[in-house]
Amino acid sequence: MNNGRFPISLHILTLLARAGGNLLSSDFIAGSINCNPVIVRKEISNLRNAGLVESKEGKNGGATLAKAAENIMLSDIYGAVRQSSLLGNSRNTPNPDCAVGRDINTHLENLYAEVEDVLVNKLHGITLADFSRQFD
Amino acid sequence: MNNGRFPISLHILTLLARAGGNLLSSDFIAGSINCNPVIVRKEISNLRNAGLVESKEGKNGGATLAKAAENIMLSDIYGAVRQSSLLGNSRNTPNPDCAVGRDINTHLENLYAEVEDVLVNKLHGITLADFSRQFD
DNA sequence: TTGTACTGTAATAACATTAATTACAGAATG
DNA sequence: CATTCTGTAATTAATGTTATTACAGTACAA
Repeated sequence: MNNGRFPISLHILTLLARAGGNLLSSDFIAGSINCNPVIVRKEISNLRNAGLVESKEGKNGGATLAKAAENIMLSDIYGAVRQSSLLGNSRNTPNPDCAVGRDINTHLENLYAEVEDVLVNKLHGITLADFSRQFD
Repeated sequence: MNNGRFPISLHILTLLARAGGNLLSSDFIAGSINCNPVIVRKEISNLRNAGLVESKEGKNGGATLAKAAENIMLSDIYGAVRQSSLLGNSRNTPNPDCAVGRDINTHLENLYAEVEDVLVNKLHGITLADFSRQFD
């Protein structure tokens, strides 16, 4: 995960957590992140699919949290944005005629699963409320 | 870390761990990984700087482990290849006129440090010997 | 009931990162 | 001294990410 999706999503959610239920527009949010509003809307769309935010179309529309910040774990955010494995994968498929090449992907997957488990557990212990309280 | 450096380095080191002290050429290693030999040499150069491998130039040259596989922790490998933060960073600097934008990078850094800590601890508990034994 | 201010989404372009390739100097061996 | 390797720089190709443009659709409010 080398891209900015986790920090951007966390930034969006922190703003929403601090908005006290008021709807925030993608333009406003993009102004705080300093990125394009379309990126914000895409990310909000993803967070909505994950059940973390709700949004309203039309004039005076915008986004708000779908549930209390106390009930959103950082692991939920991670789960919503995760796409590639934590420690990366080689682009090419290793040589199946080599004992190591043949099985390395299996063993890597197992390792990654273990490692990701401790990471997710850690993130599960921190709520969005915890994180956003830091900005007071 | 979305790139292939960790898996490639682990692949290289696994091959070396199983070579029983014999020198392996970058061509041989690249054939197992299925990548370009120059990539292997670059990665070996990095692992050498990290004190994990030794290499010999010239005819019949190649690479070998710099210490016993029991004494190489997966956290050492992670440390040797890590470059960007685990959960990514936004490309642009956030708006300093916003309470969240102003401080988010500090709080992200703190969070990432905590999270990376549990990851590194986990990797510290697994040796290269443990990992490469799986291929027997 | 129409103008305005939003969201949602697709398509494309610009940019950044990563891996592959080419090239070649230098080292060790037989 | 030809051969087989490493080391490294420079370039190109491939891929991934973010920004931009465009526009249909929705809700509000005058």
